[in-house]
Amino acid sequence: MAGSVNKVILVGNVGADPEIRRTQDGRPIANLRIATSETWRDRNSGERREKTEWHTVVVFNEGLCKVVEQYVKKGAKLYVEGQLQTRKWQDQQGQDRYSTEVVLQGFNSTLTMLDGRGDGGGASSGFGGGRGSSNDYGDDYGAPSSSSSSSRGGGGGNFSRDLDDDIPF
Amino acid sequence: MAGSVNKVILVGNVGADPEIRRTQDGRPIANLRIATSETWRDRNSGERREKTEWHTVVVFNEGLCKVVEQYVKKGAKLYVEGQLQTRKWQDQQGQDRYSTEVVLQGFNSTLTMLDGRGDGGGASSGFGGGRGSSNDYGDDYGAPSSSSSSSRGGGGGNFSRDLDDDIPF
Amino acid sequence: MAGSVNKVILVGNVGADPEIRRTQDGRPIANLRIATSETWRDRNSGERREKTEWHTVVVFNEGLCKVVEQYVKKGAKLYVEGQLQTRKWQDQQGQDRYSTEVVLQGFNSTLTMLDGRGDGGGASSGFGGGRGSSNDYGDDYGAPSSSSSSSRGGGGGNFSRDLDDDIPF
Amino acid sequence: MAGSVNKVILVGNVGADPEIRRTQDGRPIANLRIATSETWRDRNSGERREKTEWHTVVVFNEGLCKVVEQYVKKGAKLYVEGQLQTRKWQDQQGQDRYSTEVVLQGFNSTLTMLDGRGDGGGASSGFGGGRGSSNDYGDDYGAPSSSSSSSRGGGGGNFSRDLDDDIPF
DNA sequence: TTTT
DNA sequence: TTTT
Repeated sequence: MAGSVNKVILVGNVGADPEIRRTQDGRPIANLRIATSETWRDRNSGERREKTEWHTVVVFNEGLCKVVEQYVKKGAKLYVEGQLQTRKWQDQQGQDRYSTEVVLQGFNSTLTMLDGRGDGGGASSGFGGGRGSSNDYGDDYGAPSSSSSSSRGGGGGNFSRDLDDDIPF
Repeated sequence: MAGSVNKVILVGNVGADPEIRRTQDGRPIANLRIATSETWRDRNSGERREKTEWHTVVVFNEGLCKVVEQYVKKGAKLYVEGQLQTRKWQDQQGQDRYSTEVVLQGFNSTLTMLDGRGDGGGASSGFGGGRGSSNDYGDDYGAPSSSSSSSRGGGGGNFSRDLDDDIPF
Repeated sequence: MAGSVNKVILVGNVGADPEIRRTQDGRPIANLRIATSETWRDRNSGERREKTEWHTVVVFNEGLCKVVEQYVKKGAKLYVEGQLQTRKWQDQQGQDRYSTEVVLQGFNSTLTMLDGRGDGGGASSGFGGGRGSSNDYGDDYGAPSSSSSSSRGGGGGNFSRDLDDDIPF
Repeated sequence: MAGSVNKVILVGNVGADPEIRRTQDGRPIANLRIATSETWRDRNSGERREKTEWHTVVVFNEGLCKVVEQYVKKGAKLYVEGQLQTRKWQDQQGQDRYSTEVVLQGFNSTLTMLDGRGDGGGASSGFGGGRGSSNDYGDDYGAPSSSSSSSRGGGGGNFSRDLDDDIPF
C-alpha cells in the first residue's frame, strides 16, 4: 500500500541523559525518553491539573545519533519527527509483549534542539562528508541542521531491530 | 510544562469494521486499527519489500465517534490526527502491561475520510447543534468536516480511560 | 470536498513585537512575523550558509490573541500550527495582489511558547471561563495551554477577512 | 538559527495536469495547484458553506518530479509535505511582488498518491539506482514510496530558484 | 525583522 | 525520568 503516512511530531523535554548502544556491526542506536505534558483546569474544583506522557524515542540514524551523543542531555527541549513502530518481544516468561516507540530512521525523521544548547553548528557539520558525496550540485543545500536524511552517506538502514536486548521501554 | 507538542498523523487503511463501546455514563468510544505501510527495494536482491505497521486508534470524542459509526468501514482510507498515549493495565497474571495508542480526544484531533465514502455532509452536519451553542458569531465557521473539537457542545472529556476492559491492543 | 487537510507547522522566532488590531465588532486579530531558518554547508567552498524564511502569522482566535498580547514578544520562540490561506487585495494602482498567510483560527490551531517566557499558567487560565461553559463533563480536560479551540465560548469566527487594511504582508 | 521547523502538510486534489519545466542544466521542476477545502454550516441560515483554498506546490526534487510526471493528473488526491517559501519577483511595472509556495525539495519532503492511481511501484522504483549508491547497508530500507530524499543520488539541490520565469502563482 |  |  503506497499512499500511507506514519508521522509523529513531539516537542518535549528529555527525561535522562540518552543511552547510546551499538549494533554488532557498529552502528549506533540512541534511546531517549521524552516527556510531553498538558495542563488544564478542572472545571469543578477550578484547580490546575497536569498530565505528563512519556515517549520512547529510538534513533537509528547515524547522523542523528551523533547529534544526540554530543548535544542532548537530561532536560533538553527537543523537536523530534519520526514514525510510530511497534516491536514484539518476549518477556522472561516467554510471553509476547509489544512496545511502541517513536523511531527516527531514514527519511522524514528530524531531531532539533530547541533550547539553544549545542546548536553551534555541530549538528549539521557532522554530516558534511557523507552528504556531499551523494549530491552532485554545487551547493550542499537542503540539510536542515539535523535531519535524519543527512547521514545518508553513512547509514540510514538497519530495519529489523535485531539487537539482543530484551528491554521493552 | 507548557511548551510541549504531542501529535500523530496517520494516513492509512482501516483493518476491520470499528468497534464502538460505551462508558458507564453513555459516552461512545470507538476503536480502530489502521495500517500504514512502506515499500522499498532491497538493494542486494533488487526485490520489492514492504512492511506494514498497525496502529490502534481510540476515539473518545463524541462527534468523531458518530462519524466513525456511520461512515468508517473495513478498508476505508483515513487521515487521523491525534496524540500518543500509553496506558497501563494488568494482565491476567497481575503483571503490568503498557499499550500505546493514538488517541483522538479534545483539541487538535481530526479524522477525515479519504476515499470519498461517507463525506456527503454527514460528518460535519452531525455537530451543528452542539457547536452552534458555543459560538456567538454569525457564522458557524471553522468546523472542518470532522474535527474533534466539533463536538464541543456535547463532549470531549473522559480523560482517564477507566473502562473495565482488559484488552491491551 | 471533504477529505482535505491544510496544515502548517512552524517553530521559529518572532521578529518584532506583535501588532494587535481589532475588527469593527471588537474582536482582536494578532499579526506576527516568524522567522525559520536552515543552515547547510556549501559543498564547494565548505563554508556555512544560512537561509531565513519569514512567515506572516495571523491569529483570529480570541483566546490565542490574548496569549499573544500578554506573552509574545520580539525574539520569542514559538510553535504555531495553523493553516495556509491566500488573501486577495488591491494595491494602490487597483491591481490584484495576493498574500499568503498562516492563519490561526478555529480548530486545529495552536500556539505554544517554547522558551519558557510567559507560560506560568496565563495561556491556559485565560480561557477557563469560556471553555467551561461549553463542556458538560466533570473535567475541563483537553485544553492544551493555548490551543485555538480554547476560546470556543468566546469566538472562533470571522471567516472573511474584511478588515479595512490594505497592507499585504 | 538552528531550532526551527518549517513544514506544510496538505491533502487535497490537483486542479490541473502538472506542468514540468526544466532548468538550464536540465533538472526538472514540477508545478502543481492543489485545492483543499473546508465545509461548515452557517449558524444562522443553517445552510452548508464551503471554502476552497488553492495552493501552489513546486517540486524541485528530481525523484518526486518523476513521480509527478508519470502519475499525477488533474483530479488526483495527494498528500504532500514540504515547506513554505516566499519568492520575490518583479512584475511588468518593475514592482516587487511576492509569491508564497509550498516547496518540495531536499529533506522532509514527501508526495504520496492517495487515490490508488499510479502506486504500482513506480514511485519508489524510480529511485532505486540513485539511492542505492549512497547507502552502504544491506537493505535499501527507508525509502517511502516517494519521499523527496529518495532522489539523493540524483539531485536535491537547486536552492535559488533562478529560473527566468515571471509567473507568480 | 528573529535566532544561532 | 523532563519541564513549568
